[in-house]
Amino acid sequence: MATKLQPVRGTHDLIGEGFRRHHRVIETARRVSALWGFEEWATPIFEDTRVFSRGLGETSDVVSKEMYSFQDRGGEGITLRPEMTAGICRALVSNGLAQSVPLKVFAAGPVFRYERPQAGRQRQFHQIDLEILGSAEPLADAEVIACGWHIQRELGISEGVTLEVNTLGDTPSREGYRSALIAYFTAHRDALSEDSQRRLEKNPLRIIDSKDAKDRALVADAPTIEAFLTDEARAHWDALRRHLDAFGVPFGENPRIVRGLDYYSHTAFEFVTDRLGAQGTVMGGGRYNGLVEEMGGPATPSVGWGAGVERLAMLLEAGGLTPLAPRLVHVIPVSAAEEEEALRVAGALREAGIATEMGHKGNLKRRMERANKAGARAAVILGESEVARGIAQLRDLDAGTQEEVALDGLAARLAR
RNA sequence: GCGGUCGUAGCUCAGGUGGUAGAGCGCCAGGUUGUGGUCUUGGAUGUCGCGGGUUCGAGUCCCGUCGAUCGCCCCA
Repeated sequence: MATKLQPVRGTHDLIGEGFRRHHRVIETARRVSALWGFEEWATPIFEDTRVFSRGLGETSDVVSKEMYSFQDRGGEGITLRPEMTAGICRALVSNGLAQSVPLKVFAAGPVFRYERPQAGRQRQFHQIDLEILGSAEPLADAEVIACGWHIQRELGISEGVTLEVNTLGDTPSREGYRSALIAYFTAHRDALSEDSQRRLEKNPLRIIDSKDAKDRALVADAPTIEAFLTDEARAHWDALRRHLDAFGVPFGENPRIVRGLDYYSHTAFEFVTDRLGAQGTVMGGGRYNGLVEEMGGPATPSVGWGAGVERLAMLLEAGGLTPLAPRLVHVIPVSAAEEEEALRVAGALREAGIATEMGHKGNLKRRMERANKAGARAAVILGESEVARGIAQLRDLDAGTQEEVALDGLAARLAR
């Protein structure tokens, strides 16, 4: 035997219960988002590298050190998508849809980041994603958040999850705030953690979000964005909170939410939980008003979120909400002589919409064992005398009871 | 990219101070000639993650490596 090949670091197979949880998350999101008028798109899982380098910001961690980038055989610079939003904006422009806005888009699929794996963090993982493209109204922000909240409710996991919202302001607000933060932290540079001294150069906003105890003491007295908001930014922020109330979505304000991707402005939010270890964000996003322009389209103010399917699935598991496997009916010929008739019976049941299995070999005992192990709900047993009389033994595998049923009445009997 | 812990049958795990591997579950076969789940009898299974080193001898000690896991960073 050849040596066993291992799965690539940070990748996982989805099988059995794991697949069912994963599928439940995506199906629920698909159904609820459709209810809210979102239309599903599927864009490529790899794009021209520039889609992400331009879109997410060259200095962001995702772009600078986490992308799976390579040259294809034609020499093109290609990147496996590390998130969904940039590709969706590119698709909007490529398909000439920028003039058909607003558009409400749902998407789901794999994304890739070269990171150190950890609980709730993989190199290939899956996201569900919701975007409203081409609406500057705070109502759009609230709608996207509210729909996300309803997806979580529908999944049954909203108990342990809380919504935190913040405003990053518009560009003038943020510029002013940024300068004030740099001034403040530079004055206390030596008291900052090593990480935060580095952040001071790269992304001072992130210091606000530091977990370091020393940093937090400083952050407590740091300026807040409140004082730097323009009238417009303040109006957006006020309206968002009013609309969330109107949608009936509970939320808290958290000025420490800054988000890692450069394209956000105004609204930033996260649904967080303490049930997943260090990776507490289960759904996160915000408003991005410049991204479509980066893709070569017209100014298209937009808002959206991405959510980790694996993380949501972990919450399903923790909540004992793993979907049950479907229970089939097993058709069992007693001997080879009844095999063809059994095949016909199985076919008729499937035709009637009843999930049916029929094994490829084995005697009655063996097939009964198989049916039991597979969690079948019933066994339809066909022997010589049954076939001769046009009936089957229908055995209820839970109750252990057995009755004779005419073959032409089987489907109706099993449907109820 | 940094630090901690871990890696033995399909699964969960046991294997004092080094002497070439065990349990439970599962799997296979029988007790039942046309009936599963309970019971019972018997059976198979491992390059002890991988590579190297120390040793007469390593699952057990040392080094490296791969992977998992927890935290940092970052994020979904």
